[in-house]
Amino acid sequence: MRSLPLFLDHTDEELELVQSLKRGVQSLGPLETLIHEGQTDAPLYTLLEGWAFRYKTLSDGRRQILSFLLAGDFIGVQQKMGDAAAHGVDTLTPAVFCMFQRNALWELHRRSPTMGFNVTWLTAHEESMVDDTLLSVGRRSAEERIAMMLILLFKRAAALQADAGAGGVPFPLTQQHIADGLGLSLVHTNKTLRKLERRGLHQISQGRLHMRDVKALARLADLWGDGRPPQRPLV
Amino acid sequence: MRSLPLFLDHTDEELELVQSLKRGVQSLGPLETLIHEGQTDAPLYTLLEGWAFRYKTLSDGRRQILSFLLAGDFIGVQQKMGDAAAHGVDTLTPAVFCMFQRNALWELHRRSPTMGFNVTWLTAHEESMVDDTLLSVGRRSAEERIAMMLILLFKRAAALQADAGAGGVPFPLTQQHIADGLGLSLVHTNKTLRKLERRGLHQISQGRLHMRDVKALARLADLWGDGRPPQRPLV
DNA sequence: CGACGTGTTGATCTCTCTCAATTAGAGTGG
DNA sequence: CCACTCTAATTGAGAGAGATCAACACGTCG
Repeated sequence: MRSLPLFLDHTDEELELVQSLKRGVQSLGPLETLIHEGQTDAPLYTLLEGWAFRYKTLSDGRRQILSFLLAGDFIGVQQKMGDAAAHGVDTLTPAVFCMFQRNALWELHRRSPTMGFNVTWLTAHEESMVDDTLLSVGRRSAEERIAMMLILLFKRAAALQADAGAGGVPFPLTQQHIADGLGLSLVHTNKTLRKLERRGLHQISQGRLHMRDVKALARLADLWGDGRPPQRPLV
Repeated sequence: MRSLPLFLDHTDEELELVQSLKRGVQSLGPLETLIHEGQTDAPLYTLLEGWAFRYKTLSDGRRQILSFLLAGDFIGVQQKMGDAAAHGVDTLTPAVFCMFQRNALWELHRRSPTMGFNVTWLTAHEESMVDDTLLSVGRRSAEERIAMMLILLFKRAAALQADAGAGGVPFPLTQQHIADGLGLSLVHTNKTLRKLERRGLHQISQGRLHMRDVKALARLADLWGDGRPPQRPLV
């Protein structure tokens, strides 16, 4: 049941602790909402299965997707106890969430520093993903942003499936989701996506993403593998 | 010495624990860099005094400021132990940092779950600030972004000074910093800033920010105090 | 006094948005 | 099996917010 990062490498005792804090499981269909923006008292969750995303909206409806959630991700650490949720969470696919009681976070820290540590690390990691998106949205062109997102989502999705190879990975986002995740308009997202596809960089069909030329995409995105980051401008 | 959020409300024992993990103090002048982008093995810090900011850059020099750091903020939780820093940190003003050994985070969790919990909470809070910026950069117009940033930075700066009232708050950012924090060009930032200033919404002079019409700025930013978030679009 | 960094402003330029239509599939009901 | 509907994907055209290019003003500093 637990091959999820958060629960990896833990003693039976620790797993039991988690079990004891668990308050239930919640299953949702695709395109449903788990947490409403501004909802108060939202519990803590872990995504066990499926895809979802966190988002914020402005009063006139403009929406920004903050991050996509895949199995193993944590949800709701942000909101201070008893505070309003700072963001909404919707599903993309049918999804299963593990629900925890409100004070689970504290109990976890108190009773297992190891897992507590893991949670802060996981939270920090979540932030660094938002950092990446912010760099894209703030400074990359539409083409670059899309290349970046494709690479990142592909990596995450591929890491979750045993059969990592041909056939691509599941890709349940609509173009509207991509647009909202990258701060682009739907139309421009479509045009840019088509352009990259026609250039043979990738392909999306039947809910699956195929990478045709990762190198080219990475170059486009100004993404430097795991090596050293960029040199300073030569100017 | 410690009125900082992280160290607030803790027992002497806990403060002593922190002291024992402390590895020294580092003072920097304005516009210096504490952590280089991609630097490995960067320690953990806490900002004791002054202003700084986290940023990422692309290989051609485009820079995105991820967040501004004020006294009390944590630095470096993101990078996995032994990993390269995911972002750089530069100072804006002279600044004093408290440096911790690499494993301090773990020790803190192990020896004081309370403080461990606080750290995860602080980290989560940091993320929610990045979330806010992402919403701005992705979906707000230039005017709206600037209004938003002014309000947010004003609040944070005001919270740190006893004399919260007239005279405004310190504001050590150049327009280039504002631009890089909002994903705008320097020129457009300047023009927008002037427009708002001429409209009497705020004023920046001699390194200080004065809010002339917070209501109008908040309306512009589509910021809903602490009340309920936006209604869905009326369509 | 010249060099620099920061702030201003005007004049283009262009990427991306908005508006409009059309196509393609999936699901429904007759 | 076929109209009918709805959502997602596409494409073209025109509009515009914001980027880029160029100058210039000001204050600080060696």
